[in-house]
This record gives sequence, C-alpha cells and structure tokens, in this order.
Amino acid sequence: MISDDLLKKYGAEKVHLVKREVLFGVDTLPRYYFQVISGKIKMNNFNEDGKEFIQGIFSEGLSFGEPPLLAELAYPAYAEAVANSIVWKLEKSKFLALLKENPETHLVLTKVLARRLHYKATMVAEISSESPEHRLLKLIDYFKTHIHKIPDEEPYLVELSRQQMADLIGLRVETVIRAIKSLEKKNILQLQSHKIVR
Amino acid sequence: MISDDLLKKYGAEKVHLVKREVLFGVDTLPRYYFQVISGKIKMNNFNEDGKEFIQGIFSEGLSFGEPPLLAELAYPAYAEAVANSIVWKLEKSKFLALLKENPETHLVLTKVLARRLHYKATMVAEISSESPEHRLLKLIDYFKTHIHKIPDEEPYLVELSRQQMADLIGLRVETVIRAIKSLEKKNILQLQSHKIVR
DNA sequence: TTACTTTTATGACTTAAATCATAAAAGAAC
DNA sequence: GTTCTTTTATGATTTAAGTCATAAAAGTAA
Repeated sequence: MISDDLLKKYGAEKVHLVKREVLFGVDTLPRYYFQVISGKIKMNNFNEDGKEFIQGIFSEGLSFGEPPLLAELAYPAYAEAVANSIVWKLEKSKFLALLKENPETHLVLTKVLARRLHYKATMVAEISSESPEHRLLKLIDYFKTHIHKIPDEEPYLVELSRQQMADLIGLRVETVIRAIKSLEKKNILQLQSHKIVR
Repeated sequence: MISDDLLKKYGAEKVHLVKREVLFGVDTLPRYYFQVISGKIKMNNFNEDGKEFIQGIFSEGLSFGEPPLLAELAYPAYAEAVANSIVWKLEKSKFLALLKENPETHLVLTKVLARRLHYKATMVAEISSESPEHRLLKLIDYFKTHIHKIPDEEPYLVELSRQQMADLIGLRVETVIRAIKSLEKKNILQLQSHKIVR
C-alpha cells in the first residue's frame, strides 16, 4: 500500500514472524504502522469460551491495525501470523510525518480505510440478520470481486478453509459445511474434490 | 466535522429532510459528501423479511456515507432521517478538492473513519459471538464513553429505545427487554421509570 | 380528559444453529 | 508408503433466541 521506498525513507524496519506468532494483543495501545511484505497476517478476537472471530486476513502489500493507531484507541483484536511472514514496522510519529509530507499516499490510505469500512458495514448487516447460506455467499462473492478482483463470469476457487469462513462470518464449521452442501445442491456453487468453486 | 465556513467556501448546499425521509438508498452510487447540521440521520439495512439493522446514528456535526464516496463503491445501506433534519451536501469533486487543499481537514476525516472502523470491528466481534447481555452492555458503554464522552463514574441515561438498541446489535426487542431486566437484577445497570441508567 | 400511538413488558411455543460424537478424506512430515 | 495431523463430513440432541400473542405503561395530539 505504501511503497517500500517511502517506508525505507522514513525509517521502517522489517519484522520476521513465524507461523502462529502474535504481533500485538487486543486492548494494547498501538505504537507502529504495519504492512505485510510477505506471508499472511490475520486479526482476530476470542470470546470467553474460545470462539474465534476473524476481523480480516492481510496478505502481501496490505497494511493492518492503522485505525486504532490513528484514532488513538486500543487494538480491538489480536494480530497473528497465519504463515511465516515479514512485515514493515514504522513508528507512529514517523508514520504521521510520512502522511503529512505525502498527500497522495495519505489519500490512498483514506481510501483503504473507506474500503475496509465498506466491508465491515456489509458484513455486520449480514451477520446480524441473514441466514448462514446468505452470509457465506456474501463472503465468497466479496473475496472473489473485491479481494481477488476476478470478473463475474470467471470461476473463483475459494482458498479459505471452512473453519476460516466460519470465523469470518460468525458461524460454526459444521454449519458452514452444511450450508456449502446445500448451496451446491442448488447449483449456486460447485465442489471439486472438496474445493469450492464459485 | 468539516467547518461550516469551509463547506460554504467549496459550495456546499443545505438539504431539508422531514422525519422518515430517505436521503439515499442502498446500492446506489454516492455523488455527495453529507454532514448533519441539525436533526438526526440513521443509516440502515433491511433483510428480506423486513428486519432492520442500524449501521449508525449521526447527529449534529457528524458526516456519514463518505466511505463509499471515497472508495467508489455503492452505498451499503439506506440513509433515513430519524427526525426533521438539515444536512450539508457537497459535490464529490468539490469535496475531493477540499481534502486536497486542506490537509488538516483531511487528517480529521481519516481519524473519523478510523474511529468508525474501530466501532464496527468491536461490534461485529460482539454480534458474531457474544450473548445478548454482553452485546447490550458493549453498546451502552460505547455510547457512554465514545459518543457522549461521559466519565466512567458519572451516570449515563440511555437515550436509545429498546428497538433501536435491538437494531444496532442484531437482536429482537423482546430479547433486549429481557436482557435489560436481567442486567438490572444483577445490578449492572439501573432502571428509573423504564429509562436505563448506566 | 380522552383518544390514539408508541414503547415496554411477559408468558408460551417454535426453530435454527450450536453442540456433541464420531468418522472418513486429504494433506504434510518423515 | 506409512504415520500423524488437519480438514471435511454427517447424524442426533440441546438450547438460546426468535416468534407469536397479548397487555400494560408511557407519550402525544386533539
């Protein structure tokens, strides 16, 4: 999202994370801007009885955790490496200077936040009032068109596990599995040796 | 959020809305920046069987609907006047010029988006995995500390109806009413002639 | 003060998704 | 190719919240 050159120029450092390593915890105060160089980071919550909710999955080039950094609020979730990863880490004050001195980059960031807010607004309405099948379809279609930018008519092979999908839309795996079966019967999506194609 | 002077300078116009009037519909493309002058606007969704979900309630001084305007996406929800209201309306191109030429204002907007993203992230995790009582408390505490900025030790008289709270956290009125009763019994909140005090 | 509307309240019943148990595939590691 | 782990799958049962019905307060308008 922010170019490597610019990040280096402002003194960003690389952080290496092994799979399952936690980068920051929920309710802690942000001190850095983070952006994925390689690998995959997820932000997630756990309720009292350990049920996970995935706020987002961030891969190469994407930043994460900027909202609380900008709003001066505690992190609303954990950040955990889904795979071995490398991320840029830039001190808050340097990040703010970067934004100030690079208005085009600032606008890019604003648009990123806007897009994320749009995703959250869509998902929260889904989660609060739609059926498992509806929620699942919205999620898959969101990933197809917005994350991977695949045209409607081209097939999309879903890379998410059933558990991950469940955690992204607030359901249990079994419910997701049953919803997938039902959607397949209705020919709304296809299964190719357990992989979902939409 | 953006000062009246600045809005006027860039050619913003006033729009008058009567209670229940709809300013824009879901799935339509944004063309304007909006900011409440007086009254109250809510953004909401309805599922197939008419169940409402309230994305947010915006009162004096607050902007709404900017994310899809910036992200070039369709509105994820309706905007409807909760009371007779007046709002500023500024054309997209003029709004973008305003941001470009007023970096401090741009940063203010970025922070507003960041705060809203924080609210959404918190709420979606709640809605997806917490009990009605937990969700209700989070909502009330959010309004107390973040919307009205009331110190912890001071009492907060909740201005939301049970139906509105239900629609903000994806529950049914009856469930909210029962959760309130239960929280009162546990002395977590008080009821003063049906008004909630926390 | 009365009439009408909206909001709050409560009990009985239903239902969709969670939970629990168990197993078969698929994938990764050696 | 065998072992171990993770993911997918399915049936039976439970349960929390939704639904439905009905009414009492509270608020508003004439």
